[in-house]
Amino acid sequence: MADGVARVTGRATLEDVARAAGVSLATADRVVNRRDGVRDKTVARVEAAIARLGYRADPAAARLARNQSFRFLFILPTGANSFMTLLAEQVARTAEWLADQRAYLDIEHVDVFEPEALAAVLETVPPGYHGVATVALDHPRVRAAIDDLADRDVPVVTLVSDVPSSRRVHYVGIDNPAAGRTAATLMGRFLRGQTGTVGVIAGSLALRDHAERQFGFTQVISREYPGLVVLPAIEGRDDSERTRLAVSTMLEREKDLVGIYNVGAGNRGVAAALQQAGRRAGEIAWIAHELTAHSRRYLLNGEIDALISQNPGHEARSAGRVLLAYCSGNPMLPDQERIGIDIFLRDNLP
Amino acid sequence: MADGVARVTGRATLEDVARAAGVSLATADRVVNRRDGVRDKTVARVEAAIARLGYRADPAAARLARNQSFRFLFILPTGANSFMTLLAEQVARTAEWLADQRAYLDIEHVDVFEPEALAAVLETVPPGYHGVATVALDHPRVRAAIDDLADRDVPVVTLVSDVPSSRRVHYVGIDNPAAGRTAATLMGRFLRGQTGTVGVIAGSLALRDHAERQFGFTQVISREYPGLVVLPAIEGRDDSERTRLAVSTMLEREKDLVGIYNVGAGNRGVAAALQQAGRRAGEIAWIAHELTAHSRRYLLNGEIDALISQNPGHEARSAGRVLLAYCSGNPMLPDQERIGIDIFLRDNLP
DNA sequence: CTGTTAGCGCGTTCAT
DNA sequence: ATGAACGCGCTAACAG
Repeated sequence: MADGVARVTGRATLEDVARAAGVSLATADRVVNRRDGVRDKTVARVEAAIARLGYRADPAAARLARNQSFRFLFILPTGANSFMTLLAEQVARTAEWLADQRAYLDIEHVDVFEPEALAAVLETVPPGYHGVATVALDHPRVRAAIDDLADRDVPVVTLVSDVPSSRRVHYVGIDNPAAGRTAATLMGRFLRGQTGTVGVIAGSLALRDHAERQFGFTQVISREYPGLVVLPAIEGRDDSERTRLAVSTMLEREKDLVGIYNVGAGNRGVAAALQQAGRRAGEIAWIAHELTAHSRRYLLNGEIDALISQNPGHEARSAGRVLLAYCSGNPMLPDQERIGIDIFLRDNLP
Repeated sequence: MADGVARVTGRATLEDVARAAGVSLATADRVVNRRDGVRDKTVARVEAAIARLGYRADPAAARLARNQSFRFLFILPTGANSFMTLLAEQVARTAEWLADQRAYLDIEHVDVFEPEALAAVLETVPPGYHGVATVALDHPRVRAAIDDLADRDVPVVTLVSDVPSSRRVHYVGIDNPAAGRTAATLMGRFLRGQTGTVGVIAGSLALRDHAERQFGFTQVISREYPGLVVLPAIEGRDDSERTRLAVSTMLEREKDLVGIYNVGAGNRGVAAALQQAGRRAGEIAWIAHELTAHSRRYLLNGEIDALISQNPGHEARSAGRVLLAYCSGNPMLPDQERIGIDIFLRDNLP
């Protein structure tokens, strides 16, 4: 009959504590919120009462009384690919639950491939914002802008793409070298017993996440799958048409191509090039990133063999939670905020 | 300059709405909460004001004023394996955040392999509980007990293991046939070009989730990988020693065993049997379920090739959120509550 | 049908 | 150093 292994009462109110300690509400409140101006002896008495009653402040009441609100700025890429569109959608949803916590967010779009543009936006974040979340770019001016915000006590979280050397408060995104290694292990095992070359396509190797994925991928393939040779990465600018051209060229040149790893977007281009070259689904192992409407289709019909992915919903919510926690002085739970590297086969699609 | 694509104001209070509509607070409140006893014309006026001001009720204030709290019962397996221990830990953590929402939970342990014991607990859930979450068992008496709770308006969510035919409000867990298919695809691809038999070990085929995984696995292997033959499942009761014995026997009998899929717990037994038989890591493809301290080690040293997993932290929180949403009359967000089938290789371990 | 009013638990003046 | 009292936004009695 519910032996209360983990019974959490939480019933006691601050008033109960005050009464139990023989002090007033205000005094009890002072010690709960670690404000000074209370004699040590009194502090001890109140703390004893708190412990005895198992008091926990009611966060709803606290927020209400504080009557405080926050304003965050989310900086996302313009136009962009399917994944970024999904991210934007999820950020918009996050806005609703944030609003329930009295935190309001605005969204600003900038071109990801333009470090100067991003830096300019970061440099001119209007006063009044209590926090910024941004899909970043590893560039000196961007880094400096982030550090300036940190100086102004505006916490910055990087989203999806990090600037590790900056003073951002937190990075919400996957471990990209690990993602590349994951892709490599899948590729290596899917190609068991085959020898040949493997092509890598990136949006741009100037993008830190793309470069890191390529690095992790190459590292594992060359170390563990001697029969496979990774070709130098080609750049598709995350654009389907450019990607199609690049892949077509590669297919012509490399007669023993057995696998393709697309680190960035533009999967429609890869599919088009393969079809154009008369390659049947499954003939060349193809691993790509991010679950979108397109990649899902390619996965289901067997063109894509596996997808490495990150969950935009988790990421948007995590960014919101982290900023909110930071601004309210609450600790974040690292466990809950860790973004996993998802692997999707056609069988475990959501 | 933050062009407010998704600006959510949320600023307006009920009082603002009342004033704008020319009614009292109480009336405004009545229409906000869809209570009747208000003239249609008035309703319309208030709703117009709500829309115009973009009013959203402050949930913190509402909960405070309602001064309502809930009590939930979580029923988890006794003793049990590593995964269930992790689940229990995560449920305990969830208790803290639930307490902040004025929802308190008790934990009760029962033996999973005893439907009668589980049913007995479900049948005697004391009054005063507003909801129940249980790692269930597909058994007629359990099903009946769940339906009785539903009759008493006590929502039940099944956790990890479902009873689909019951009137549970929601199932928090993975799609087990799909998990089995996922394992099969990995197995089939990892064994590319090989022929032989594949052993399947289950805790008990009377457990719905184990049976479903085995079903999905066998289905895909036999349909798509003609070179592989799935052996009839053997039962290890989720116990390392029994599992070791069963696997040892299998290794002796099946000289052309190329893969092992362990649907349940007891991975230490599998490892012991393999070592005992002198099988080097990697010689036999081994796919298992759930990320625990043990399975993580086997994955890292190459004994286990891939892990199919579910996130106990997500599951515990999801069960809490769903129960809370149900009791407070709020809708749940299916998207956020969907539990994914995680695939772990050594490269993407958290 | 509609309005008034007294809290919910906590933070925050302003007195003492 | 400590206490009294008001208000945050909303709900729920109770009046009218």
